[in-house]
Amino acid sequence: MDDQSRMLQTLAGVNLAGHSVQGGMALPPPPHGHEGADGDGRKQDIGDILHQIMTITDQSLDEAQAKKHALNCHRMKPALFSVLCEIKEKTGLSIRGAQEEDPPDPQLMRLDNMLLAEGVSGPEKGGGSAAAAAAAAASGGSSDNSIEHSDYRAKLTQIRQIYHTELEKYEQACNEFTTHVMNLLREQSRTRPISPKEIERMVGIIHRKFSSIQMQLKQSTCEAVMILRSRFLDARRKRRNFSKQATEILNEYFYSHLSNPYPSEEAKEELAKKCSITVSQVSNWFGNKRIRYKKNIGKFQEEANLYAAKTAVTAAHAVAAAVQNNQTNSPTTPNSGSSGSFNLPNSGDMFMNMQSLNGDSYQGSQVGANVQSQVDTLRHVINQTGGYSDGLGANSLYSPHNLNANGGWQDATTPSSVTSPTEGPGSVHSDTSN
DNA sequence: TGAGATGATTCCCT
DNA sequence: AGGGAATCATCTCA
Repeated sequence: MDDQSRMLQTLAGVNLAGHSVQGGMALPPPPHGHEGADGDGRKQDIGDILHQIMTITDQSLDEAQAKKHALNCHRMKPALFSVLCEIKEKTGLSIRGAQEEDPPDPQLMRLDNMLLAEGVSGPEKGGGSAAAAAAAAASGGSSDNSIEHSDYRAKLTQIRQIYHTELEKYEQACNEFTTHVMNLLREQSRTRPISPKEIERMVGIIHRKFSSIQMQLKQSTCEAVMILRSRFLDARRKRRNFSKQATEILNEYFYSHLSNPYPSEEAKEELAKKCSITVSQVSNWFGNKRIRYKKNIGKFQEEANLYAAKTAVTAAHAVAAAVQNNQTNSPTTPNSGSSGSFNLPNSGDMFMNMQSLNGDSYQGSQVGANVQSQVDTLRHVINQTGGYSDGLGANSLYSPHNLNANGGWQDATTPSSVTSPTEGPGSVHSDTSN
């Protein structure tokens, strides 16, 4: 206290007596050469005031209050406060001043951007996010996946809610505390040299402190979203084998379109619907199947035969039904008698070729065309092998004749496919390429 | 438990 | 953009 009072007295003496104080000084500078007694008197006056200020805490409350009031009303008070504020500004606060103009924190910006992108901050995006959408697309529309998806959305919404609640709390607390401190400082500015600038600076400090807390909140929110997201995206890799039925449907299509196992978008959609999987899963499946078939045709031969037989059986039923139908409805059938000697290597290819000729889509014409082609196939199979256990016959059905010399499949629109229905008996494609 | 099967992903090419 | 090829990760089964 003594030191402080001495310092203040010295400072006050220098500034006030030395006329170096700028702005708001009520005291006119004394004329040159007349500093002597008058100047000393003023110094003494100010010294007294400062002394009174410094010793005010040693006095009783009433006494202090009275003294405070007296000081507040003192004619020198505004000038003195102004000087003290300026001194304060020039000394202690200059250090803080350097930190004032903080550039926007890049980490905070990153966090903000991420939270915005994830749909945690910013406008509500229906609880979803880019991750959810991407994962939803990747994982397909099966019930399990939609459960996972909704689970993800629910968790993200939860995170979002917590984040906003906490953020609101922080903002409220920040505002309350700022107001409190401002009031306090304003109040104290009556008795302490506190300039509005200093109050402003204090508010800035408070805001920075709170924003650092906010940053922690943002960081932990980001972490939570990342964990959620990684868990969800990891789930994409978790694969489940397709159902036996789905695999059969896909295989049937594959082997019945062996010359061109490239289902159109429509066909993919249809297959996806039938198999309860996504179109992209159908694409994946065909991609994998083509490559694996090509890599090891021998291995798939048995499977091909199996599906040939299966297709034939299916066709047999269809034929039976069709024949029954034709007998009752129409005495003549366009194709019933024309293909007795038809040697079809691949019933589905037949269908495909018809499809190509007709330009029909898979959905629209497949059933009808397939039944028709199966009639011929079945006849051929039965005529040639007398049963399905005959390996030779089966092989003739699904010989890997459709791979060209480059190891690629022939184009569906190439003449070889188109002309195959008109090929004569024994037109089983050669397998020279393999 | 290991090998093979299989769905998914990634990179590259056309 | 779609497909081929390589590869990864997981599932299935003996």
